[in-house]
Amino acid sequence: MDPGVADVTVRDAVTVRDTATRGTATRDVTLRDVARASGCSVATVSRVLAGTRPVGADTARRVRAAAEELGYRPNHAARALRSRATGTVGLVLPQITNPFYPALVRELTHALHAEGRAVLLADCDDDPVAEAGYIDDLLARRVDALLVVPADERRSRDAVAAAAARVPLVLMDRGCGPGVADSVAVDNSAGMALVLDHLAATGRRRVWFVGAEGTASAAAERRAAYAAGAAVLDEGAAGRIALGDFSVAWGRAAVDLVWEARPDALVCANDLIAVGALQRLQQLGADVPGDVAVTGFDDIPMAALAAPGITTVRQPVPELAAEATRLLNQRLAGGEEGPQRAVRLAPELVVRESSGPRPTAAGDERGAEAAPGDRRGPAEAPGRATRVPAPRQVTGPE
Amino acid sequence: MDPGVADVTVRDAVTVRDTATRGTATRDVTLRDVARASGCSVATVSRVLAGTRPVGADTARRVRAAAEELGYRPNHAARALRSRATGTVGLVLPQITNPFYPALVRELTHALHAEGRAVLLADCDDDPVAEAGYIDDLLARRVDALLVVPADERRSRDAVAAAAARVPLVLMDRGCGPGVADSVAVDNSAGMALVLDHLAATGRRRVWFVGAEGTASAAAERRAAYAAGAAVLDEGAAGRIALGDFSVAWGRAAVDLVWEARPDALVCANDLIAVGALQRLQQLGADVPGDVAVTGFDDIPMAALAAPGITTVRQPVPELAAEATRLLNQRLAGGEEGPQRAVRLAPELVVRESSGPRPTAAGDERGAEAAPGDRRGPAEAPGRATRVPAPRQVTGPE
DNA sequence: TGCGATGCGGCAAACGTTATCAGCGGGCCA
DNA sequence: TGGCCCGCTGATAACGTTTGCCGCATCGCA
Repeated sequence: MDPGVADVTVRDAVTVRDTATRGTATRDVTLRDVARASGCSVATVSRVLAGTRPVGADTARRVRAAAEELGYRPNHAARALRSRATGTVGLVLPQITNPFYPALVRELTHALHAEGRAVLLADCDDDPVAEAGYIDDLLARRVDALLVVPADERRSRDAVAAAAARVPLVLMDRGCGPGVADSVAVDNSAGMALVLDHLAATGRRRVWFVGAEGTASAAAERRAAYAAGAAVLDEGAAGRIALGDFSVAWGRAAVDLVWEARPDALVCANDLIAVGALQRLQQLGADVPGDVAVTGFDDIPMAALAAPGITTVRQPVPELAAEATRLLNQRLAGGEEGPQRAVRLAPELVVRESSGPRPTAAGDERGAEAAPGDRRGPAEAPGRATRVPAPRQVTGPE
Repeated sequence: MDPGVADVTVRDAVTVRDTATRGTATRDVTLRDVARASGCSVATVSRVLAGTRPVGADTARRVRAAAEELGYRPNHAARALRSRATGTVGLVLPQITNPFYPALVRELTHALHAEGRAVLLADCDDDPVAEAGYIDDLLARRVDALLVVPADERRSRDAVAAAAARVPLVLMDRGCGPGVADSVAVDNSAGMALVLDHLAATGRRRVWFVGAEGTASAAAERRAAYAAGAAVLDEGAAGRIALGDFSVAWGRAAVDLVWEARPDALVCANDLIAVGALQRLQQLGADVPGDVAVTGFDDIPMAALAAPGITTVRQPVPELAAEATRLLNQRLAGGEEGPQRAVRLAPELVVRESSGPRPTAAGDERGAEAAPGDRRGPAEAPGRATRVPAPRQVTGPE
């Protein structure tokens, strides 16, 4: 029909920088090329490929065939310029090397890619100033939306609020002051309650909390939840609190502070603290869980890999990611006027050896099943873990 | 001078979706606005802001002032469309949850952001098919270049090669068959040699290698380097090899396979294997390092945090990132015709407790200095680590 | 058979930059 | 003093899409 089809890919061949490696680069095919090949107009091609408006059945077929044959790939830059949407989401993290975030990044990127978006990543190294810079850059790059785990409860606030005024923005994991933007996080109180219930049920009575100072949501909420729930165990528990930061080093140090009080359980505000505490306890010759139970929070990979495996509160990472993207999509779909929403998801208690039963003087009954042969299994701790979900999702308006 | 300045930001105010949260959004300022405000043409403004061509001193000043005052931010989409360069780099990873990669991502993003680029991240979940899809998408988004850690030595090859034909591409960490693209990785042989030298110097003689099967570069090169270097220790060492995969589970299982042979050192092909081996050894009541030394490879955070800390080969992550960006920039600057380059960087041995001296029946002499007080320190293992660099960087043409 | 509605397709104008080309002064040299 | 060159600036045409608007058949209905 149209004799000009065959030469489309060759015509106008532009030698970009001639020479070797990249070969003789031809212009990449545009809508115009597809239009010419399929014998209709650019507008029609655009419509059938983007599906924006119904178009005749066999015209559509011709277009699709031509596009396929020429290997047409839409130019996102042009599309972004014209339609004012890049199909891109910015993800701003405080520290990708914090062992909790890789799993979150994984789930977020998968969820977003599944709906055709791409993810621009920024790691701001726990520096709110750098964070503000990255946010600015991402906005200049015209991201459609932002996902932010703020570096600092207070000092991130201005930049985040300013960004939230320009694009849909969802805070994750950490708060950033009230009324700034939609947010998604784990229900820290429910998680702490799961831990305390478990310890109560297994007969622990002299419990200490090893937490972190500061006003960041994880630190403050877990601390408060412990204080509120521990009184049930015994009178003094609510007051037995040692505060440092969220590090392994502090976990080690804390043991030296509280060990002479002979606790029978250490409730740590996150897994890193628990790892440190466990190490120091073992150095001191304590039997975990015989003498003392240790629990963490977050369920980072290391918690499962420690020996004994650490009982911890697992954050529902896939659900957090799904909820965050859901919120984003809702805002992007025009729900910009709705009230801000703070979603809290229920965590799950993962019971491992570090809080096992006290009397059954744990000998070597476990680990035997980790025989050579099951090399392919996931890197789980040898002992079997029991999972206890919290009551279902709590979503509250601000 | 120009009385029309003040109304620039207000004129043409377009209510994007009117209503609440986002406020009444005004058009964002363009070159035209700056031009009008500074009383010159768009072309001139573009020139002074992009610095593409010299422009009169005070014109430049006027333009910059106007841009500043109006809060002009260049539109990357338009720029990308016109200049055929997006200022973005695609980063394709096999598994962000692999504990070695977060540090790499961190360094890469910092290095790239420092030169004004943004990073599009894709995690392909160890699936070469998904990987090909992500690469395709990134190319359609017109990334200027790609950084790829291929998921599979063989099955990633076609997609990577095809991509390398379209944009500058640097392979990292893992190979992808010969002649595909520039690559940057650690010198696995040198690393293994460091380990073997160290073990020889500390009197270990009955050494076993716990490695991984397969043809991937890390597995094959470390295996080969062990076989080549172990003969120096004693006659049989080169043959004492157990192969599984790169997991904690295999590390545990391997101990059960080799323990009855009473080795005095286990050389593990990476840190995850070493963690598993260490756990199982401790379960069996073995003294590490008294009875047996354990070494790893990579220096993931967990290696420092294990108790005892694991002696390992540290990959020079910042240097790997710097080298990769250097290679990219070189290609982007037009060096597309040069021969492919395979850069190998020298690693460093980090000696921790797991390979400590044998005789000094390690009691509790360490750990005491981890007194409460130094809560702020980095999450390092309590014992002091010694670092031994390998001879300097080896870069070889393909 | 005439007329409005409807469905499909084309034309052309944006989107905000960069790059090419030409104009227009002023200085320098003859 | 006239011609040339050069340094600076302004118009303007792209870059590849999307989209509003209009025309043209076709179809149903009276």
